[in-house]
Amino acid sequence: MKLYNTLTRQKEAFVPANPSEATVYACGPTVYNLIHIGNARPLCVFDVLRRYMEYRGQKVCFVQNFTDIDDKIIRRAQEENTGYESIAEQYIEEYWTDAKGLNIRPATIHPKATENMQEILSIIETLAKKGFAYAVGGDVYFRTHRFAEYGKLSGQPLEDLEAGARINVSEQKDNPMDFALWKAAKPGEPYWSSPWGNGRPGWHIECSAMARRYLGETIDIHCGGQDLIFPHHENEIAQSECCNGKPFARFWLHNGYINVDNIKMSKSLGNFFTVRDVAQAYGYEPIRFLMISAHYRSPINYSTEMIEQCKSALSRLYHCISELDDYLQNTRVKSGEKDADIASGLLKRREQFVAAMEDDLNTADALSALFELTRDINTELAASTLSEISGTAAKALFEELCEVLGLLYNRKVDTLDSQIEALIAERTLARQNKDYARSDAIRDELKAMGILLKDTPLGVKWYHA
RNA sequence: GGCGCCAUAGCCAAGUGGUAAGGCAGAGGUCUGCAAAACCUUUAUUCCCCAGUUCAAAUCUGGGUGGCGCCUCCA
Repeated sequence: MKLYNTLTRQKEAFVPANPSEATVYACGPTVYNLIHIGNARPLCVFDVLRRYMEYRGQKVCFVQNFTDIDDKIIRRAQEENTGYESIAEQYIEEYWTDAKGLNIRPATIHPKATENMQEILSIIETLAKKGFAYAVGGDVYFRTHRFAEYGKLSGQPLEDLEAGARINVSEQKDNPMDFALWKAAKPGEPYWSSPWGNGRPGWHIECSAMARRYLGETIDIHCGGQDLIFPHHENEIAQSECCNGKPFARFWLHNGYINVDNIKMSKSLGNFFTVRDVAQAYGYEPIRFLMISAHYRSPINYSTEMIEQCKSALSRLYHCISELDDYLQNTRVKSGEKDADIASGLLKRREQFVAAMEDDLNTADALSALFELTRDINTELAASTLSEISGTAAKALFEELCEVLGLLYNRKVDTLDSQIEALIAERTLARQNKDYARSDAIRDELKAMGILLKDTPLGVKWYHA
């Protein structure tokens, strides 16, 4: 499997350092607000990465943290006149709601920053001992100039970064590019005790600490959004490598942005859409579909039109599997002449899918394999050439590929409430009486309620919109 | 100022040297209630522009044009 490594700026064959288990660390959310569409992208694409690695037989230890102590959380808590814990707790709950809706599998471990203070402090202490960190007035900073390789991930030598630095030069720091490992608590702020006084960890150190504690000093893959390359990931590398004296992550994977009107979605610009809002209008699954419809590194321009297109595309997949299910329930033909042909056709689709995924997780191409499989199945269904054997094999492959992409997870076969059943019955009667005005009116009414109807020779069928 | 990305049909989007996948929308057909839904077929002589390399370029090279991102919290 080839993956594009931001560190080397090229695709490389990925093999875990320890083949018996790959270690993956994904930067998780800072829990101070509902997640937006931009946040959903890494969740979806790296969930697919993990699913695919496991699909090809690779055991994976997947760690995704919660940043549950941070300036933004504290500010939010102050605004709402509550403790940081309750803000964090609340938005972790909200996170689970959205993650579940998007069919994101829970990570192997979901550590929280506040549960890892010992590890954090231990790293800072080591850095201080080795001369990479210095304390000023209760803050502790990382001395970037001591790390010769600083800038290797972002491709920015320290001098160039300094030339363009827009940060307000901190009174306290020795150098503008130095960053905080530990921040002294101001009055009223939550704090943990440390050798430098009461305070809280800087953002970057949390990830270094949790990655080391749960995955070891060198991890296979570290992933996140492109906007984390600098400074977050650059700083993680500096801390971890100076502390441990070993490479931090072998592969760095970064997903592209979600844009609105071609401009990056961001809180500060106010051009963001929460996952919750979009899900309420269109459902969660079209969001996931959108994320995998393009290659994970290319930008996606979000719009309601795009989401609607995704929804339509999904319904094609749902319809196919639903028809196949019905067919298999009714067919009595065990095997058929075309079984061998169909089997080899299925094999081809799987190879097509796998080849796409092997090439730096090309989900767009993988998806096209799934759609071609859909067309194959539809064609066989129309010709009634599927036997129980070939139909079952087709269904198994279809579901297998959907599972890797994490799609089609809303195949509920629930029952209708009696009011809707009554309307459907009334419409059937109206149709028998050729009262098409009435039957069409009922059909529109049901559509508005989220129920789609389809008249077939065997009677009316219904689907969830 | 430094670093980097992108430009393919009405809308999305793969393809990175061998003659344009897939989805949405549109068109034709099948079925049907000259319906909806669904299915099948079909839709770019051409890949921002110019020059070059090559038997061969959307794909490589050089030069333009246009758009975006990072260098500050951000997925």
